[in-house]
Amino acid sequence: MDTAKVTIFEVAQRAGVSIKTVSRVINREPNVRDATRVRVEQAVNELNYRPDQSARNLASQKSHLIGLVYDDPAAYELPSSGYIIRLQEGALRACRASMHELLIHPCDFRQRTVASELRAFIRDTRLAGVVLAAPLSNMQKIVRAVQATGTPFVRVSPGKPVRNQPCVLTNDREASAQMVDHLASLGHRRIAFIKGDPDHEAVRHRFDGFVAGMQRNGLKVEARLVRDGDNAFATGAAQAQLLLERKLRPTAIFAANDDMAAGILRTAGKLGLSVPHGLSVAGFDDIILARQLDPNLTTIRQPLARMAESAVTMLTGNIKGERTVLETIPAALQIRESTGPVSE
Amino acid sequence: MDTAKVTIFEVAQRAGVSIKTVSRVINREPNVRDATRVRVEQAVNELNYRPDQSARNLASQKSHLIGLVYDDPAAYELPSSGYIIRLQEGALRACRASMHELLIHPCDFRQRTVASELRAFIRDTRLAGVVLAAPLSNMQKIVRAVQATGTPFVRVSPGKPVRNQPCVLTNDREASAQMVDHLASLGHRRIAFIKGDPDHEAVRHRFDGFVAGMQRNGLKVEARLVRDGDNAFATGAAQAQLLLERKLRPTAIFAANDDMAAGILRTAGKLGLSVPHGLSVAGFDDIILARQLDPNLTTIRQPLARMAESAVTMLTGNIKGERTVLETIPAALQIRESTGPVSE
DNA sequence: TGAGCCATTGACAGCGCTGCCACCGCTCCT
DNA sequence: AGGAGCGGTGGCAGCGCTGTCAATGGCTCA
Repeated sequence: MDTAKVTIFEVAQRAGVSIKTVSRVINREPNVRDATRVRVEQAVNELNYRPDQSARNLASQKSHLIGLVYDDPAAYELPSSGYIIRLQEGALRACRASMHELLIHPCDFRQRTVASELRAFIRDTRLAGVVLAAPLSNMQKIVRAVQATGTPFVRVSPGKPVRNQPCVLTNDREASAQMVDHLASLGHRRIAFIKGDPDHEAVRHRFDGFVAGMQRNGLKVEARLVRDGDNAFATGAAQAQLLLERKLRPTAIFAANDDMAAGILRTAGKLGLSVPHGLSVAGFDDIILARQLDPNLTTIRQPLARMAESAVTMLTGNIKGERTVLETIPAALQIRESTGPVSE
Repeated sequence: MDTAKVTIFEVAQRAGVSIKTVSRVINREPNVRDATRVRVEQAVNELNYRPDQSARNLASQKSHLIGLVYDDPAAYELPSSGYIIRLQEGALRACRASMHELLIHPCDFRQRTVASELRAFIRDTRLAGVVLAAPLSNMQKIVRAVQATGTPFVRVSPGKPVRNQPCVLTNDREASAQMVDHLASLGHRRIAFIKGDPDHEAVRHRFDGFVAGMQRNGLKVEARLVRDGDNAFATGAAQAQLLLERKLRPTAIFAANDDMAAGILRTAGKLGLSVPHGLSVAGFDDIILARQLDPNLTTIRQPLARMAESAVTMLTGNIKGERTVLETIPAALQIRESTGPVSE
């Protein structure tokens, strides 16, 4: 259809105004008479004009790019693809709304050079903002690296929010406690817990929530029924094995994430234990897999997409002057098939 | 550390050359004396100079951005996150190698406006190249839209390669036939097949491969044992139900993708059929889930990451003048637990 | 020795936009 | 009446780079 690139100059000519005025209309700046605005908009449409991003980036010294920085699963074979996809989904949604583009940037925090590599990435691309996803969002060296660039950033699920540092959270702790309520209401008393990746602060809150839930239900946390984990499927399977070999088995196991819960299911299957009749299993995250497992996994839906969306919105909003510094988006219990009444 | 932005001008001064020469060194252009090059490089390092992408984009009329365009799973709840993550992984790897950035762009082809929306995206961002993933890569309206922008693009897994249109493929057909070989070698004769999404050309080849495999193993394809599908978990479950309700059950079911195979496993579980003793199940794709299912799924590993990597490399390579037009990356059989000898 | 070539380098004009400031014509004061 | 203030607009100098072309100097070849 249109071959030659139409520039702001042609639009200005056609609308009979200066290029500066066209620029004002494009950027929704105030102080343009309605009639003028309309005329310019019409010219824009007729010529099918699209501003050249490179040019505005150069002139305004900022890009329309948002960076989504997350821990790189490919680097160490942790298959948390669902987590990432949902983050991306939300971030993309917000980007579309604010006319930004999303640059994804997985990075391996185990590497020596992450910090400088990250800084280089942000500098080179002149990002308009950075969304820092957990667990990177609570690692000092990463946060500092981002901070050093001076680029606005929002942390998603940081362990502890820092004053005046924008972030979006979910109520991991309370949601975990609610899961215990649910289990307790089904009659469970010997409830085991498999902890998550210790690097991931928010995941630690899940354990705190578990403890709180046990307490408020008058149950005691048995040290032997609390196991370390690292968020991996295999670990869930292995710890479940140990837990279920005990003479006095737990009647329910609550894992700090779904991948490990899936591992528990796997072990239960191998041991011939039916779920939920012989054992109740609960997870956290509500990854896609949760509904594909047999039985469907009772879990807690972390609103990842909405969190990422909020993060990007805060970024693009903050840039325009508004200032939301902290936002909490609640997680919701998803009761499905893997939990049921005790039957001993 | 460094506050003020250092520009090509400072580098030139320090190296005692003109900015043009610095530009030459940065862009690895020929005709720069070694001694000069070294001097410039030294200045670059000392000043920690990084060229401003916006400026070079504007001046050179192209960006350093690669777009990865794929079907949007969020738009219609198809949880093929593993597929996308692996594409991204490969694309990112190649981008890093060639100093490009990756812009992800899921799009919903069901929408009326996809084509124009896609064109707008490519124009606005002035992409250096586009990677078009299946199933979008074999939809006329999408391909044409991309083509219309004049931006270089590579199709991943297009149904049929088109002359002079760069693409990267895998041998779906032969790999499927090999799966039949495997099944036949285990003694299976009544093998059912659940077809994939008909929009996805490459997935159709899997069926062709199934037929070819049956023939070369002297088995006949029973029409009633060939079912339509759409790549979704639920469909796999439903079709398996129908298949397994028959008086003369198939002893093996081969699904055109892993999600459906997972559905089959689910149904088998519900029916109390043990896999692989009562039924062998095979999938295609080797998504992450494949190793988390119980039993582990026998499947075919599509080299998605390598395909995407190749695609980006072709793009960045082509731009520099080389010209690979078609590349085939082989898929590999992954024999695991869900297939076993017949036992009737 | 002179013409012709090539490798190497620099000068300079943009690329298409935004930021800053000047300017114009009003209205609203005092 | 004269000035201040303000909504609305345009002029123009860059933003930091690359493309084009010209200039330089050394070399080859007849």
